[in-house]
Amino acid sequence: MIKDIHIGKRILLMNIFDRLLHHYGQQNWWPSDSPFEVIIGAILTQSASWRNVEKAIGNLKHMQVLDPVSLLELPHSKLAEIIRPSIYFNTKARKIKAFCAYLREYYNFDLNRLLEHDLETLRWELLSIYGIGYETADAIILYAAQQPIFVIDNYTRRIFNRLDLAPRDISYASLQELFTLNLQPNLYIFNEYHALLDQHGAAACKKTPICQDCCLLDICPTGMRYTS
DNA sequence: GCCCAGGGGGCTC
DNA sequence: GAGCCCCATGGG
Repeated sequence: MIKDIHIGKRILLMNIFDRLLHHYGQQNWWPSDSPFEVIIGAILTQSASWRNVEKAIGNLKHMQVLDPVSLLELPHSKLAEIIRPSIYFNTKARKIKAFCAYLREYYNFDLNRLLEHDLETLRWELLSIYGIGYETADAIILYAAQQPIFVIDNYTRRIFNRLDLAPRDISYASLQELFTLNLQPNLYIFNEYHALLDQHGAAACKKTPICQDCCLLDICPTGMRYTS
């Protein structure tokens, strides 16, 4: 269906968005109590299931250390133990400390001053911090700073490849351009679109253990037509 | 037992 | 800049 209609990419992208929204409903991301929690969650969720991240964040809250000052004061081994459920805990403990150290050095722990930067400056700064790559930086910009940037993840790449709208090995920047060149920057749309793609990717994956087969037409709950 | 989650760094070529 | 490997929990 999607592939047969010769319409503008903007309409195509909005068609996909509407189908996902209609099927899954509003996602209201990012689940958190504060922008700082969004950032810690964004680091912890790198290649980890959100269920496990929730446990790690729950541990941080229980220990009353979910703030940059406390996290910096914690010994590495202690922090790693607290976030253990989120996998790669030693690496992520180092990443969390790197972010908090950056906040202390350049902003005297004032997160708002960092997040208030214009989008390009903020992205450049975030990418300079150890442990923050394109996806994590963009998730922080969108969900913590509330600035409209489109977040790409592996689900997005996989779904748009199955829709025959992007090659399987498309770069982060190229796939991001598909959205940013064809959609007006809109906080609500960008927020929900990424969350819905994630929801769809996760839901599809639960239907079959083999992700390569998860988005075929006959099992796609949204009615989107896939090409392979 | 096997697969894979809301990735990124470091290294090699 | 592409292609690897490493990190290393827990649920289905």
